[in-house]
Amino acid sequence: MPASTLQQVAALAGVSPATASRVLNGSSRRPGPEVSERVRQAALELGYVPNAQAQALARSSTGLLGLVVHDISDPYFSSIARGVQDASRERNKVTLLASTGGTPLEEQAAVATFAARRADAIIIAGTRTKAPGQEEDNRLLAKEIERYCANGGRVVSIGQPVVGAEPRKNLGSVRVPNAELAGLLARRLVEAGHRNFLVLAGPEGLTTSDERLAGFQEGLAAAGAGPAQVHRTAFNRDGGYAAALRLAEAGDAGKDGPTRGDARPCVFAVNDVMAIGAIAGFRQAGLYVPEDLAVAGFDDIETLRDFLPALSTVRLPLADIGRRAVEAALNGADDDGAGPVHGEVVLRRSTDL
Amino acid sequence: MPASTLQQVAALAGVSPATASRVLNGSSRRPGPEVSERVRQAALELGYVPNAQAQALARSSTGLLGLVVHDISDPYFSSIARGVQDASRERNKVTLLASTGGTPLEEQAAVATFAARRADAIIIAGTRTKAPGQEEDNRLLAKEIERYCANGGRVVSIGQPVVGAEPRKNLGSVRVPNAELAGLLARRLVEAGHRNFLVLAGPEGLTTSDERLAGFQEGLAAAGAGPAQVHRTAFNRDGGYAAALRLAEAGDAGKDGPTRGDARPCVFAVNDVMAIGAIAGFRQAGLYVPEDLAVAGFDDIETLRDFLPALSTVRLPLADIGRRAVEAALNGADDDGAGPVHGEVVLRRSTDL
DNA sequence: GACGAAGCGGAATGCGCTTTCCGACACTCA
DNA sequence: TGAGTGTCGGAAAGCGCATTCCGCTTCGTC
Repeated sequence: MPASTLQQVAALAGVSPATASRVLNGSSRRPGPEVSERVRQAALELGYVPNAQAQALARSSTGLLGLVVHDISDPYFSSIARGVQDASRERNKVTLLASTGGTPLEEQAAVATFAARRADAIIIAGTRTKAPGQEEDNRLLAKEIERYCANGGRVVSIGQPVVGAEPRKNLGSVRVPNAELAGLLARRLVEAGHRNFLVLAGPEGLTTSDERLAGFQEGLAAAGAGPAQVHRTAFNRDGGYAAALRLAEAGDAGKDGPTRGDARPCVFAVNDVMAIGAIAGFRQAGLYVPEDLAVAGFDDIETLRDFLPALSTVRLPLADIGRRAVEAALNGADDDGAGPVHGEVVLRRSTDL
Repeated sequence: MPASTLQQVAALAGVSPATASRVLNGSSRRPGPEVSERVRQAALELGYVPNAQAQALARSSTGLLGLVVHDISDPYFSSIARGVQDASRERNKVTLLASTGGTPLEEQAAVATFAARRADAIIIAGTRTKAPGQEEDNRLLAKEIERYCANGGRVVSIGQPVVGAEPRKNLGSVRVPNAELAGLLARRLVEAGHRNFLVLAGPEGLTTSDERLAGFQEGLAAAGAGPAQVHRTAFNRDGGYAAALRLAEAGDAGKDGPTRGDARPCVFAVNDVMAIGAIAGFRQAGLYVPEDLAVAGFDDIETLRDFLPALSTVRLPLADIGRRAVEAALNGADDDGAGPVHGEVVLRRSTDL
């Protein structure tokens, strides 16, 4: 038993499909009250559900909103997704989800899929990457996005602009002031008395990581502190954990490490899950936070709120960022009108001296 | 510049649309190599992207898979979503996401939306509810689902079957053995020496909570322990936190509480985030885990892996559950073939005596 | 060498809906 | 009373594609 069609409803109501369409699916013309009632009655009786596919085809607007993230199970992305989903539901859009894994190639595939689906807009979250060897993939992604935009689609990226894409009116981004906020964090840590810094960064080329790292270093310099040592590792919890183990083993961190003066090391992990992993790693190695060393993160992941020691971090309004991306996408414009994303340094116990 | 169409490609290649369709979009008939090449060339030149909407209309199969969850930012759901997304991508399906808030009415709306989109299947995750006053809403949800199924859609619910829906061949569920696992947890806790139990449950009527509670009580009985006191609270982190504060204040938990014998209380929170909230609440009240009382959860949320004290819980293969739901949905059948979901009790430090 | 089978490309139909465009009709105003 | 102005329902033309049916050519076979 296939779903009933508008034709059937019209037939049952004794009107033409055109009229049925007008009364059932918001048209500018509203048929007479008596006719309308009959159509509505018929639709109810048949359990009519409009075929959105057909509508989309006829209207050439699908009401679809694509969201591509690196990993939906990562709390960073799921928080953004929450905001995106809420906002798009309010606007009567349906969210298409793609959890890619994070490589430009996979993202390109996701964009292509959404483009085939004729999504009205695409939101692409997650750090851009500029690692050597990925230029080609980035170019492919940029090309896919440009093609989509050329066909009238809107694209909003969260965090940084898409690398290599020509600026154009329906390609925007919700900028996250990673560098500024990391700089602020550095300053606040210095003010709190920290002197000996270490950064756990992601692989070189991950824009988010790079921005936070650079901003942090600048902040240190501005606050009159020496530059931090940089350790590269994976941009996730396991990366933080592994790096911590390596550091502890090498004696680069902790009480016996080659500290500058006698300052207790302060580790800045460029995101919260790395920070948590690092704390776990240090603990595994017998080093405790904040007694032996301080650790700070970035993002202020909600699920980690009750973590001990409470994590110093930079709060990002993730759900809000998602909402803003939707607004920007649907306004076909950039996010500029809304002002910069408001982050906030939150010092907690993990960086107590 | 609208996207180019199959017609245009065909024209450029000098063939009929039928032929172009056959070479570009997997048909059973493969045109000759020379013609194929010409068509492919033309498609490339024009940057042709097939219109999935139109394809769906013509084929009457959309390749869409709807996922409805209570809250995508909740790690429980985002883990499931991860599995769903991965599996559906492998199967060349696109995921539609709806994060509802959890009421049957919102779920009904989500199902209706997906039905309108003619999704090939819908996966509905999150506890069912039987609270008084919601019968009507449940009925509406069941009706929506039945209508969708009657039209050929497949529905798979995760956790428990949809309440009130007639059993039918294309309505299945991935059952999570909540009761059995909670019972097992109870037994293991008794074996570990616990005697004085307390359950932090969700509001009455939340099936998942009810099942875990009942199973836990049964497990206690089977292990020869007395029944646990039950405290109702919200089914989330804040619920756990608030309940812990209330309990601590009332002296119902902790060293000064009216313990049975002198046994240290063991609190079973029916999910991990509640457990974490409870631990935080107890801590706030000056009670420490596991020194003053034990706490166990359920789900084994990945993000909480590094939490201290390490949380005793029941591991659920959430991503896998999501995958299974997809398989079941796409096989049009139930999940029965795959055997029961495999959970596992994991005792960690939070319940050490 | 004739005949059937098999393979090929094309014309045409329809998926379910929206949206012009039209004609019919009732009004209003001069 | 006639022309002008709205209003309202219906017919029809697509939206972009898959697919069925057709007629043609080409082989293989006896």
